[in-house]
Amino acid sequence: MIPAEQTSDNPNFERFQTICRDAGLKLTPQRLEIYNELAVARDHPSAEDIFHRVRRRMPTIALDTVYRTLTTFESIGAIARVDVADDRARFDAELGPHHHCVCARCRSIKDFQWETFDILGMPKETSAWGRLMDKQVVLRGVCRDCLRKEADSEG
Amino acid sequence: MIPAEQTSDNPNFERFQTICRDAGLKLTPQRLEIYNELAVARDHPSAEDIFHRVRRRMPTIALDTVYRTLTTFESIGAIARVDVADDRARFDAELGPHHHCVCARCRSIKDFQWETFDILGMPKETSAWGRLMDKQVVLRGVCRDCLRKEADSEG
DNA sequence: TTCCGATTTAAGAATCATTCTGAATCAGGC
DNA sequence: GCCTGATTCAGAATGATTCTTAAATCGGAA
Repeated sequence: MIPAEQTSDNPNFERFQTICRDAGLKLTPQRLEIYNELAVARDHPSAEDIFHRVRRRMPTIALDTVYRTLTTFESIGAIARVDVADDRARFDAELGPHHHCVCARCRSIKDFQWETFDILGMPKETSAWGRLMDKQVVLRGVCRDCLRKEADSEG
Repeated sequence: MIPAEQTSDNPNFERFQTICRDAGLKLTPQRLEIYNELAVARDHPSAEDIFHRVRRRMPTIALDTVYRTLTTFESIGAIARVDVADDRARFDAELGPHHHCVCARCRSIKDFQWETFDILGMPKETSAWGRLMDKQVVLRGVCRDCLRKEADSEG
């Protein structure tokens, strides 16, 4: 049973409730906090990032619970694991069409929209591959922060 | 010192030699075998995949050597680590523009070209992000093999 | 309100992809 | 051929992630 102060003023509660209900999962305060932290994150956090953030409002939560809950959410399609080469798993609550800028230095990931691309449809070059469900652009380079750091260490 | 039978008939030797020379790396038989197996691979293999393939011609090679060498090659820009959510690191010797179809089931990755996309340039939506160097499309879905397996297990 | 399967926690252990360490060997410049 | 720093190998270590156990608590249907 989730206490009222966790749900009032929480724009993500409705979606969380629908997701769990549809999947036959119980609504627990831990699940809500984890879902919420991921939903408000702009930075595609790792499990440990989420753990540290959730712990501020829920100091007794276990790291194992975070990992286990993220895996459960992923398996029901509520969140996505981000396709990026990083030592740690990264997660994303945004499931709609969007794209990523990935920094080669710090592995930070920034979302962006690109309508010019979205209207292209699927390439005919891949028509024999299997069942395509979604397409995303990944831009790679070095983010402004890392560029600034590199300039600073050379200046 | 690389024996002649490793270099004759090897179309990838020239590129391998250039890469190592330019980076000030010694040419070793192990490095050549690892480079070559990755260069001929169509499937974006993991370190362990490469290890098993190299071991057929070089039974004494160590798994650590494969990992270390792949990391070295990556750090000099000779190969790329593939951005995909997989428990193991995946690698790619193809550095030119190309795109990936990723299977949600088996994590297999298939290359394809898409000229319609390549000519788009970079999106103006990301112009403030930092220094962009390259762009790739990732298509996600279920590959033909997995679709066939799923149909078989239901039929 | 009761009941029962689901979930969490704590604590510790296990797994496994990957990296480290130290001794031996090697590539290549001179 | 000599020499020296680079590289490899064998074995050990690391750390993100998952498992185990057992007890306690909880969500939610009836």
